[in-house]
Amino acid sequence: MPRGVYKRVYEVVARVPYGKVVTYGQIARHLGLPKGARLVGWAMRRCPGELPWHRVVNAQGGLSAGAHPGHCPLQRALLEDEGVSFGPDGRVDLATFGWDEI
DNA sequence: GGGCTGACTGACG
DNA sequence: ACGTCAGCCAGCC
Repeated sequence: MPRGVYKRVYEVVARVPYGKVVTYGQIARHLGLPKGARLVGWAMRRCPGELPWHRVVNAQGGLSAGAHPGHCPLQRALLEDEGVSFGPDGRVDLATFGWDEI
């Protein structure tokens, strides 16, 4: 079994298909940590760089990565470029773009 | 080596 | 609908 949970987080994020998004809690639950959504956030914060981090959003479909300066507009731009549309409230429709085959 | 922090979430009042 | 609390793991003082 892999060492840290973060290793699996990166692996899952790397598997997210083009034009789809996943939530932190979704990943956490996939790892067997229903309450470990924060761990995913911790792992993403380190942002290796080669991961499609922009495809990771919060449970509401909002952009949590926007908390870090310079990422909010970028993440939205990257997602829209992949065909992911945002609602009037600035949120992604998880029912449509959510990756449920995790 | 011990304690704090963090890109989150769901439950409760 | 809104504020607060607890829970997870690893890295960094």
